[in-house]
Amino acid sequence: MGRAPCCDKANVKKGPWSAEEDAKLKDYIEQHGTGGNWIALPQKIGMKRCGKSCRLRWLNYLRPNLKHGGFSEEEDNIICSLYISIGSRWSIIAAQLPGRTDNDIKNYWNTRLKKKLLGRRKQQQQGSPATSVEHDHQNHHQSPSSHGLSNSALERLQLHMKLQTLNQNPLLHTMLWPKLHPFQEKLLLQAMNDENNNNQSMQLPLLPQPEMMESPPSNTIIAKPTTTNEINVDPSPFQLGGGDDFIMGNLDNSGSSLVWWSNEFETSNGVNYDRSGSFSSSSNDSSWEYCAVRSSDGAGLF
DNA sequence: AAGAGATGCAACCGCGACCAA
DNA sequence: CTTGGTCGCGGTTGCATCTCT
Repeated sequence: MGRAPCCDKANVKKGPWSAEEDAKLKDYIEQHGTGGNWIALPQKIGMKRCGKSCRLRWLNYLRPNLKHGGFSEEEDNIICSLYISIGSRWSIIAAQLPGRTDNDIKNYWNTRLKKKLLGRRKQQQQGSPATSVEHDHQNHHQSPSSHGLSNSALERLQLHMKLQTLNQNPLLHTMLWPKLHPFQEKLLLQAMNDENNNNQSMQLPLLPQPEMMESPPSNTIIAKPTTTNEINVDPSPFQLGGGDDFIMGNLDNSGSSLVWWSNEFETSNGVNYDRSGSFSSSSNDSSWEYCAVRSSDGAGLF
């Protein structure tokens, strides 16, 4: 079974776009817009392309004011911070970087930025199976981590630890890197230890028990998710559970940054419990605060 | 110089969300 | 409420180019 294809695959051209196709699509959209229907668009202009392919080409390449390559350090910082906090929500990360596309950022992260920030441990890992961060880009093909933490979660935790140690690094000094929750730190150390211990399966708690988590301090900020990219700090308590996404963070002593709360677990039955947190960042020319929410089904943000 | 492996990036695929009928 | 069509996203793949031996 499965869903009906969005187009007649047999009569649709695939692969790289020619200059003629680019010009045709660009001209049409600039003159008429997309018409609100990408699927019908290629037929209107007589192109043998799938509507989705047209949309992708327009969004990632032909759209005006797009930047390609040449990511600045500030952009690196933003990408890294957002990735740590919300994971691979590339469209949201892209929304913070004018002129950048989600695809561009995703590629940049996977191919360069991750390595730049984490470095590589190729030599150290010779002879033992690699996990998570280093592994999945030494090959193109990814495999699930052997222990309970998903690659994404472990990667983000590793980044956290790494970046905290880099706080004095001039390259990164403009960022206020969020702090790890003690529970996260414990998990990460366990995971890393596990990695060193010849990849034995790590036993993680099935669920974060309430007593394992420190109670949120009185200065906890709870924000309700609103629409995408909209930040709304709501002073009233937010219902936890009931399927709603939630967010928690608390100001540090100086009040200049938010302590990041994030717990992502994968239980033995494969259910993910993921709570990403919030942080703030300030740099010379901008100051912004950011809150993120993530639920096990990946729904809902900000 | 040449072959193999690594890398970077554009594009594709499939799925869930959303919305109108 | 259900159904069907489209959109948008994130993961993955294919291939050209680069780097290493």
